[in-house]
Amino acid sequence: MDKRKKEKLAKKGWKVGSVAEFLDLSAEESAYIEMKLALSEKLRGQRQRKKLTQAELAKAIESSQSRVAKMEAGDPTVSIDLLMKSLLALGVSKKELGRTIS
Amino acid sequence: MDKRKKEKLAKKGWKVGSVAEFLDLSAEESAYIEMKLALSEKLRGQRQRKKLTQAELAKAIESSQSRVAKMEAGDPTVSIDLLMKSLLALGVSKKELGRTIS
DNA sequence: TTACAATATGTCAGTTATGACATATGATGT
DNA sequence: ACATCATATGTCATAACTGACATATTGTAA
Repeated sequence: MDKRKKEKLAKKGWKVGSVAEFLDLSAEESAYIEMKLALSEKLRGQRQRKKLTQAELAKAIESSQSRVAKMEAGDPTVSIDLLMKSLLALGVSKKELGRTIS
Repeated sequence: MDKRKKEKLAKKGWKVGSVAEFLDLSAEESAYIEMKLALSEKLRGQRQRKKLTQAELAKAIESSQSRVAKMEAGDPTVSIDLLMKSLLALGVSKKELGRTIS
């Protein structure tokens, strides 16, 4: 099972326990994915808090609606860099980002 | 002045005050670069703590000595993703990563 | 000095992430 | 039902990142 597929599956709930349970993810892989998911959720939360649509946020950060959707979905093609930059653009502080990934 | 150049300059000390002072970086750009630098320094610290050479670390994370050097130098071609993955591989926890970027 | 190990810097071909677009699905009202 | 807005998903050309390599610089010991 390749990495892409794994991550794609991983982020879809299957809420029975944690992600790493039956997909054979290493501790580091799990931690990485968990951080990405935490940032995804934070992004959605902050966007909704500000009552922005995905399209509006996309414009603000010079991206596209589809990429915002992918960010919020935890899509494996989205980098932590992009998530962080987007959150910073939404006014989230470094400190809060630190708390988010922890 | 393009972004690449800026970041490249930025990370070289010029220790007079903070980075953003005379380079016209926005608050978000500054925060982003500060996070990257913090991760760079953490990486070097952790590597040295374990008494590994850059070449040894490179092997462990399936990268190359030159890329490790660039990571530690805060080179703009290095992603936060790679820094985070490397630090996780060195045994740094999510919590510690959170503290590092804050 | 010389020699050697470690680190830094430059380049480049291959890979991955990105924005943009089209289209599909969902949600909410009329 | 239909129309409209928001979100999701798939694809693709371009841009950005990556490992590898060569080479340069720095450090340190003989």
